[in-house]
Order: sequence, then structure tokens, then C-alpha cells
Amino acid sequence: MNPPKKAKNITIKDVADLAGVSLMTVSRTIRKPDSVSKKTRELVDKAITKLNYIPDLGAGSLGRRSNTIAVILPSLSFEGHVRTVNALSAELRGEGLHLLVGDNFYSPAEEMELLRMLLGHRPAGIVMVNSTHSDSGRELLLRSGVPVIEAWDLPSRPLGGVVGFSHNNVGFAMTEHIINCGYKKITFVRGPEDSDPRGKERYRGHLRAMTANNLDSSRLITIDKDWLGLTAGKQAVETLLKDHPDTDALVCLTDRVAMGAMMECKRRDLNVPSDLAITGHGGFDFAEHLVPALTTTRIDAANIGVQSARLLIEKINSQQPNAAEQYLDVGFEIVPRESTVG
Amino acid sequence: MNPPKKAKNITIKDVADLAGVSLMTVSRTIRKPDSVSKKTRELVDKAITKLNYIPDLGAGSLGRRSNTIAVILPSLSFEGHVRTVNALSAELRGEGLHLLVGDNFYSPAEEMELLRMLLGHRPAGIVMVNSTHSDSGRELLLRSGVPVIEAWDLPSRPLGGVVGFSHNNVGFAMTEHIINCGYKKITFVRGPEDSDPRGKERYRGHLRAMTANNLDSSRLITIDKDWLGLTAGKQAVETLLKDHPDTDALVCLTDRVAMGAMMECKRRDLNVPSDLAITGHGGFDFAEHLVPALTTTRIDAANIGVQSARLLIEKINSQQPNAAEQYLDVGFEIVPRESTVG
DNA sequence: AGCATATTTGATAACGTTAACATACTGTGC
DNA sequence: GCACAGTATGTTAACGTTATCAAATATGCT
Repeated sequence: MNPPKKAKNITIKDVADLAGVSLMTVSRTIRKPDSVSKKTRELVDKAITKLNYIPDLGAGSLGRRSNTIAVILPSLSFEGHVRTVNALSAELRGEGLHLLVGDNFYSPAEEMELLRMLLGHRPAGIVMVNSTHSDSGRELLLRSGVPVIEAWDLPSRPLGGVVGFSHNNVGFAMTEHIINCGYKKITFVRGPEDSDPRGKERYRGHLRAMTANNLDSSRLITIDKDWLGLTAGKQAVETLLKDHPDTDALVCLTDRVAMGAMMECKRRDLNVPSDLAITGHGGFDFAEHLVPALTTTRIDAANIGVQSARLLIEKINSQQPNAAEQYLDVGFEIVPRESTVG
Repeated sequence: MNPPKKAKNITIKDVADLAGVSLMTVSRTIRKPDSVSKKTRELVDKAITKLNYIPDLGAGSLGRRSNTIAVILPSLSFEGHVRTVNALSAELRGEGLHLLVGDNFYSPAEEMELLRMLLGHRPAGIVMVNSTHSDSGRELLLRSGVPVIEAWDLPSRPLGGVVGFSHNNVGFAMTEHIINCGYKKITFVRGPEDSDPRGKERYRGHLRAMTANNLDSSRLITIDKDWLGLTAGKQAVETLLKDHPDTDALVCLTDRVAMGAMMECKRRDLNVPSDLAITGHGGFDFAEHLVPALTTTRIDAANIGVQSARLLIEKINSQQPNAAEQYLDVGFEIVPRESTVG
């Protein structure tokens, strides 16, 4: 009826007045209901319901940490990361923690900007998924005193907790595996040289395996797109036929790229694996359904999220986080399937 | 050197003291640098850098809205929604807004809990991606006065702005399309009856098309899993061969399910489309790469995110949001490909 | 110089909550 | 009826920032 003049916020004071108690009693009723008599509790609860009161979390945590966890990741477009974030979110929810997402930063300047913004929310913790950081970014994070988890990686100079796996080992293991299958003329598909440090690591692992087996490691295809989808795989096969037609196995950086390659082979009537073996990476759900089923590495992305959450919670709760368990290698698994059976 | 006694927070006061100015001057230097003389600005900036000061956004917005947008979605495991959130995040970032993610709620009780939590952060706006809400949820949102956008849907009783498309029309259009291709014995694959209102709508649309063309609409496969991945498609084909072996076209609820079905057909040496036509839904990136390429509906998920952001920002900035433009149907497109060419 | 008007700075009071301490009640045992 | 816990409530002062108004300083113009 009254014109909505100012839509004053409903505060704890309003609840207190309506219930006829002091505002501390209301605060207590909300946070530790047992410390308040049954009678007042009911009174207060009724007032809260009636007024639709919702406590202001920001005001409540003034001067303390908020009940927010900042997640930083390059982008939400990589399936594996999203699975991790999803699991992280689910795990954290039980603790009443919510995710504040920071993604899509490209330049170092943007990184700092984003970091400052996120830290401005006084998060209880930070999870960096597959993010590199500049020196000033490091500095900022370390000085902030906020517990940090780095996920999807095993950085040499960790900022805090680490939950990840060795990309170098993955690269080595996969190439070693297909060498054992009998393949010798192996072409590696990699992404843009600068923008993907993990891909680079896997490539290093690949080189290690090739060298260890005295094989020619010069077959290399570089895809110059930032977003490595199926098109990259298609393109890889086109380049392959032109530049390295004698290849017998194609090592792709992700399952998506591998799938794109497989589909292109099908169009060109190249048989996988007899004409060309193909491997992926990441263990995406479609890999096992493809025909032929795709040989890949299984990374338990959800588990990375779960473990990150656990470690982070531990760090938040303990003042002196247990340094011994801060470095968790979740490993990986080579999953041999039809796309590489000689 | 000194043992970290209390790790006192660095506040605007500390900066002010170091710079030898009042704390209001520091505040102004940060928020409107032009309103401060060059000399003091430099002084203050130096102090900020030196102390690594980061403003407490929570304290700053006390009594106001925070610079946070709450996103509510059933889960991060559906690719389409993630694409929307990704675009949303990118768009909002330009405005200095960050996403607070609320996902994974299933029960109405959890919904309320989540809603209260998120509203407790005093978000500047809320985007609900493909989320149904209870009456009490509605009530809470409406009374909170926070601008709301509902995305991926065209609800009959909108809470605020709407950016979506009609699932019913999608269902109708796809079935109509394949009928026009000459298919008559059409089987529809749907998800669990209760948990997927949009799938239900699409099914309704399908029925509408079948009835309009005097076709037998009794061919129906219900998948009883909550997570509809490729396995669902595999299962659908198995059921199909048992229950409706005379089917000539299979309408799947998502591209993933359709892909699973296609792969299963390949294993069983069923040719697509000559033995069985298959359609998907959603326009996932792999659809065009499959062999045969998949007929699907293209939903511009990223655009939904972009438009939601625009509409939301508009609503946030204007006290009296323009009611005329609050209902945005982004539409969809039928993309005919090889999997249905008779 | 003298006055009016900008421009720049500062003091104080919110904003909504909780921590810490203070007070008022309740009942118990003598 | 009185001291003595113990429980239940209330009071006050933070927390870190910005709005608002007041004061000081600089600038422009005759």
C-alpha cells in the first residue's frame, strides 16, 4: 500500500525489536541456538520468519575472513577444470563455504587486478586451478596470508597446498606405452608454444620417452589456436598427411583433439588404429564410447576437487597447517583401448 | 624476522598514517582519483603499494549491495549451462562484478538454505540458470528486492528478467523437421520423468508434432538415470532394438545421448541414417564432427550468458527496470546434418 | 588587494554484525 | 532468607569502509 519509499534493509535490530529482545540475543539465536532459552528462541525465530530476515554475511565477518573460497582458473571452457570446480563446490558446501569464481584472465595486469578483487572479498581460502602466476601475483598471495591450494599441477615453488599430478610423467608414460605397443614413427600434437605450460611439460615427457628409446622425435605438429577443440584434431590430421605421412601413431594433447582427429580419419577412410593409432589425454567420458574406443590417460578431475577441498579446509582450521601432507600427487592412469592396439 | 604475532589486517587507516593524510583522502584516491590532487595521489599510491593494501570490499559495501552476482544452477556438469556461466562471467567482469556460484541443490530445503546463504552476501543480482524454484523460494527472492534473471527458460511466472527459449517449441520443431524428412516411426528418448521439467516440455512439443501429423506417438524410451551421458544413448539403442525395432528415427534429448546412441549403432553395425536416423539437442561442438555429422538444435548458450549479463546490468543500474525488454527469447535453430538425411 | 568561487581535505556518523564483558535472573543447599 | 553457582540476557565497543557535511586552501576576476 505505501509507496516503497526507501526499502530499508531488514537488520538484526528490526528482528530484535519485533521479538522484544536485544539484538545480541537475536545474533545468538541464529548462531548458537542452544545458548538461548527455548521461549526466546521461538519468539526470535517467529520474528525472523515474519520479517524474512537474512543476516548480512559481509557485516558479520567484518575484520575476519568471509565464508567464501576464491577459485581461480584460466577459463570454464576446459571440461576437466570444470569437473574439478564442480566437485570442489559440492565438497565445500558442507562447510558453508561458497565459491567466488575468477576466470578469464589473460594478461599479467589482468591477473593482478583479478587477484586484488578476489582478495578484497577476504576469502577464507583460494584454489588456483591450473593457473600460472607472475612473481607479483605470488608475492600478493603470500603476503595476504590466505591459505592457497594449487590444483592440477605440481609446481616447483608451491604457494601452499598442492593437489595435482606430473604432466611430464603423463607425457612420458603415454609415449612409453605406445612405444611398447610397437609404434615407432610417432607424431606429437601440441598447442600454442607459449600459452600452455602443461602441454609443454607433457611434450617434454614425450621427448624423454622418445630419446630413452632412441627414436626420432622430430615429428611434431603445433596447433596455433588457443582453444583446442575438435577442430584442432581435424587440422592435425590434415597437417599430418602433408608433413609426416609416414606416421604410425598420433599423440594428442586432449581427448577432444584426439576425437577430432579420429573423426577426420574416418572421413578420409583412414583406419584407426591399423593405418594410424591415436591417443588422447584427460579421460573424458566420451573416450570409451568412441568407435574405436580411445586410448587415453585417466585424470580423476573430480578427485582433485575433493582433495583440494579437504586440504584447504584443514589449512583453514589449523593455524599451523600440517606441512607434511600439503603435497598430494593424485597420479594418473594409462587406459589402453582400441585406438592403439596394433 | 618478528614472529607473526597477530598478523593485523592492513586497513585504510594504516595507509593514511603512512601517507600522512586522513583516511577519507585514501578512500577517495582509490575510488575517484580525480578528486584528489596529483601530489597526494602519488603519496597515497606509494603507501598503498608499500603496504600491499587491499580494500575490504565487504566493509566498503556495508549496508549496500556487494559487487557480487549470485549464479544458481543445478550443477556444473551440463556443458550448456557451463558455457552460459562462462560467458556471463566474462561479460560481468567488465563491470567489476564477480560470480558467486551456488550449485548442487536438490531438495527444496537445500534450495532455501542455499538461497539464504547467497542472499546473505547481498549480491547485486542473481542469475538462475535452468533452475526451478519452490513457492517459498520465489517469495524469498521477490522480497529480497534483488534483480533476478532467469536463463535457459521462458517461465510463465517470471521473477524478473528472462533470457531463454521455448523447450516446447524445440521439441515440436525437431520432430516436425524429421517428419518432413520422411520419417514416420519415431521413438523419443527422455530422461527421468520427474527430475527434468525441460525435457518434459520438449517431449510435449514432440507429441504435439506427432499428433498434428497423425502419427503414432507411442514409441517412447525412458532413461532412469539422473546423469544423462553417453551411456544413456547406448542404453537407449539397446532398449530400442528390444521394444521398438521398427523405429526409423530416434530423437534424443541431448547431443551426448545422441552420440552415445550413434556409437552403439556403429558397434552393432547399424547404419546411421539409413537403418536409423538420430537427432540430438543443444548444438555441442562435437555434433558437427561426428561421422555421420549429427542433426541437432543449436542453442546459443554463450549468448544466453551475454544477454543475461546485459539485462541484469541494466536492471541494476536503473531503479525502474524497463519492463518491456525483460523477456528475451533467444530462439534456437534446427541444424540438419547427415544423421537424418533419408 | 579583496572577494567570490572552486578545489581539496578532514571530522564524524553511519552501515550491520559479533566479542567481550557486565548484569540480571534461576534455582540450590543450608 | 542468604550466599553461590549457573544460565540467560543486555551494553558497549570494535570491525573497515563510505556519505555527508564542514573547513581549509587555492584560483580567478575586478
